[in-house]
Amino acid sequence: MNETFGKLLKEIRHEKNISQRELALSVGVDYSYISKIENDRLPPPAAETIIKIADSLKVPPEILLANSGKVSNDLKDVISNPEAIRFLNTVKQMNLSNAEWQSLQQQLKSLR
Amino acid sequence: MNETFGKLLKEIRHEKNISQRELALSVGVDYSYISKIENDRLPPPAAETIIKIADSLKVPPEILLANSGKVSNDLKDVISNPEAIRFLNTVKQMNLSNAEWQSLQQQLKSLR
DNA sequence: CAAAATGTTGAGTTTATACTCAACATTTGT
DNA sequence: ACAAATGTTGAGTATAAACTCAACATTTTG
Repeated sequence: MNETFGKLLKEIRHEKNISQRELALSVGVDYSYISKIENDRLPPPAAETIIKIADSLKVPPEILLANSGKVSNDLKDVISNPEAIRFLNTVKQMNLSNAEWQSLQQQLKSLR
Repeated sequence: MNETFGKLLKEIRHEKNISQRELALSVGVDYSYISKIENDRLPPPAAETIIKIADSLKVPPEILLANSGKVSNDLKDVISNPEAIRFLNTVKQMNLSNAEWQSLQQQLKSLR
């Protein structure tokens, strides 16, 4: 059930019928790097590179980011607040389900 | 209003009346490293080192972590979920106040 | 005031991150 | 079949992260 970053990327790229070379070109990295990532010979790229990849493949970045262990600068900004960290620690302890996350999203929106 | 990591650490350490050498010893780093961090000559340490520092100083880690730009492995785990990332992105757009964060904490607890 | 404690500085080290380059292997289209 | 496209591999590079070590300066205290 725990898919690697590489396998996931390869799958998405295949769905989109794009070659490693095309993707690499549009992202701005060497194509051999894409190959290594897809075969899990190298760890996932930097968060900002993952976002470029997602943009190129026209998929939501969080799908790839979530599988990467990397945190984007945007998210680091959000976490630059003690309350945010406390919140996330509580969340961790509770081990939220997907449904619960979405419920929270609702609460969030109805906050304003 | 934007205090540096170094100044904050120095303040807390002084409040606790602990020397750089004591702190360094108990954390397991060189004392000169503490000095450089406190004077912002070097960037904040790794997240896990920051946590050790907070433990040694007996303060909640999130106070220091929030000012560091670093993300602990614990938090990285929480963010290994697309829903979590989506949630945090929404939060970012909304620029939540402290009060709102706490309100969310409440909602979170009342979720179970 | 002297010595012990504490703090600062410059220079270096080790390890990890984030890739590139060149060569070769495999697959695909005609 | 054969060439163009695509994918894989090994080796290397450049930069940053996360520190250490040794020397010296400053402050504190008996």
